[in-house]
Amino acid sequence: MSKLIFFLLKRCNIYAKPLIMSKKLTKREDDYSKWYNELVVKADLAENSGVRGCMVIKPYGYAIWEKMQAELDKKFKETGHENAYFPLFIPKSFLSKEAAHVDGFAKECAVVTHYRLKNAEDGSGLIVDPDAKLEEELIVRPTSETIIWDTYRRWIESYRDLPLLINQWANVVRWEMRTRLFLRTAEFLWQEGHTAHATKNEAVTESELILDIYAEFAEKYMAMPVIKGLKTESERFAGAVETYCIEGLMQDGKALQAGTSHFLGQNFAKAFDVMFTSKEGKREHVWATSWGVSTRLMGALVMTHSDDLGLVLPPNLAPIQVVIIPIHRNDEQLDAISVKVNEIVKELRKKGVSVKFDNRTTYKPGWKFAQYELKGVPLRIAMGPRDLEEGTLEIARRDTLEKKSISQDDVVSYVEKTLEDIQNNLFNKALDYRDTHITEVNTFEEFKDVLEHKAGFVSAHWDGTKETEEKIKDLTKATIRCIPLNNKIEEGKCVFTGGKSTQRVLFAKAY
RNA sequence: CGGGGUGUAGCGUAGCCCGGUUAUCGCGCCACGUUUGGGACGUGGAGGCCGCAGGUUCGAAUCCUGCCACCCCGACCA
Repeated sequence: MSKLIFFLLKRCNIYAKPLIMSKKLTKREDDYSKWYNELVVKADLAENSGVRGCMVIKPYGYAIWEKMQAELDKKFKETGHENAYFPLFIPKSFLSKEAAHVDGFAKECAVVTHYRLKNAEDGSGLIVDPDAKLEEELIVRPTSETIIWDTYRRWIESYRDLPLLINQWANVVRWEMRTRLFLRTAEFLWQEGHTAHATKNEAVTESELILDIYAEFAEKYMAMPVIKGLKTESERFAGAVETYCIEGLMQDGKALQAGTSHFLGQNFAKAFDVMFTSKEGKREHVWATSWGVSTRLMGALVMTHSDDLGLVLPPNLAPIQVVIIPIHRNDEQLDAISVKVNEIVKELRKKGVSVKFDNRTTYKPGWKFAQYELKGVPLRIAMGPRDLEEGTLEIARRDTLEKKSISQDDVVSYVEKTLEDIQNNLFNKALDYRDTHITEVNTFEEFKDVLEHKAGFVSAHWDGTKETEEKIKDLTKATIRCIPLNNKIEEGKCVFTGGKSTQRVLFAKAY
C-alpha cells in the first residue's frame, strides 16, 4: 500500500525531497570534502569558472585575501623588502637552466606557442594562425625564480648591491590534474619573495625570518596554529638546498602546507651566472632565498575554523566584523532604530571596527541571521523596538553562537573586548585540536592505527632515507610533513625499518 | 593519464529503459498584497537550441554514432 502511494506521489512529482537542499550545508561529518566545496560557494568566496581548474574569486572572498595581503605586505616592508613586478611569460630556455627546477615544474607548465589568431578560410571560425608561431615558446610562469635571476644578473655587481630584497604579488599557473577551489587551482594568486645575499649565513637567516613572519601571520591573523619545520629532501622545492615550511592541521585531521621559505644556496646564482665582487675584491656567486604564500591560505582559513552553519572568520581577517540587523514592523520603527544604530556605527568605526548596518527591507531578519552566519561575520547585533525602549541590544557571537542582551551604552567596549575574545578563542580551539592530534608512535602498527582511526600528525622516528619515506607513503598515503625546527634530539629506532634515528619527524596525510 | 559518473531554466531535478499533445517539480527571480525578535505566506508571472554535431524515424530529451565539457576516485602538486 505504502509502496503504491509512494509510486503515485513520485508520478505526480510532489514527493518533497530537495526542499531544504538549497539552504542547508552538508555536514562536516557526513562528507568533509563536500562541505568544504559547498561552503566556499555558498559563502560567496569563490566559484568555478568556465576555464578548467580556474576559479573566480568573488568580492567577499577577495576582501579576505586583500586583508591577508595588506598584513603580509606590511610585514615584508617592515623587514626591508620592496615590491616589484616581473613578466608573466618566461622563455622556455630560462626554465631549463637550473636542472632540478625544470624537473619539478616541466610537467605542469602552460606554454604559449603562437601570437595571433585568424578567421579560418572555410569560415569555421577563429583558428590559431600557423604563420604566427613563436621562435621560442613562452612558459606561463609557474614560479618566477628563472626570470628574476636572469634579471638579477644585471642588477648585481658589487657587495654594495646586496642584499637585494624583492617581493612580487602575482598570479602563477601550474597545470594541475585535479583542482579544488583555493586549495589547488590551475591559476592562483600569491606573493613570491626573491632575495640575494653576500653570504650563506645571511641567506639562511632571511629564510628563517620569513618563516617567522609566515608563522606569526598564520597564528595572529588566521588564528591557525602552525608547526615550523624543514622539509625532507623529497618534499623540498625544486632547486632549493633547504625548504622551511609551516604546516597547519585541518579539522578532518589532514595537514596543509600553508607557506614555504626556501634557502636556494648558490644554485640559481650559478645557473644564471649572478656574481658580485666582495669587499676583498673577490668574484663570488650570490646566495639566494625564495618564499611564498598563496590563495591556498583561504582554504586553510575555511578548514581551520568553520562549522556546519557556515564560515567562521577570525576578527582580524573578517571583512565585516560586526553586522547590525534592525527588527521592525514599519518604516517609522526602522527610522527610529536607524537613528540609534547610526550613532553606534559611527562610534565603532572610530575605533577601527568594520561594521555593516544591513537595513535592507527586502530581506527578513531571520534570513539575514542565517546569511551572516554562513558568511562567518564574528559579531551580530540585532536591535528592535523592544531594545529601543529599554536601551538594549542583542549581540551574538559567531564562534560560540552565544546570544546576550547588553546595554547600548556598553556596546563599543563590549565589541572591542569580544572581538579580541573571539580571535583568541578560535586560536585556542584550533591549537587544542592540533595538540591533541599529534600522536607519538613507536611501532608501524600504531602508526597505521593512528592514521586510520584518529588522523592528524603522527610523530615517529625515521631512519632518514628517501626509500623508507617512499615506502611509508605507498603503504599509508602519509608523507613526512616536516622535521620540526624545535625538535628535541632523542635516540630511537625507525618506526618502519628499525634503523637508527636521532629525532622524531611529523607524518600526516596532507592536502 | 587510468577507472567511474553526469550533462534538461540561475541552481537542484523528473521524464530516458519502453520515441507520440503545451518537458515535471522545488528553490531562486519579477509584480502585487499581507508580513518582519531565527531561513514568511498568498495570488499572479517570466524564464528551456533537453551539452554539441550527425544519423534512424511520419515523429527524438528519449534510440544509434561521434565529439565536447564538467564532477568523483587514483597517480602529480602550493
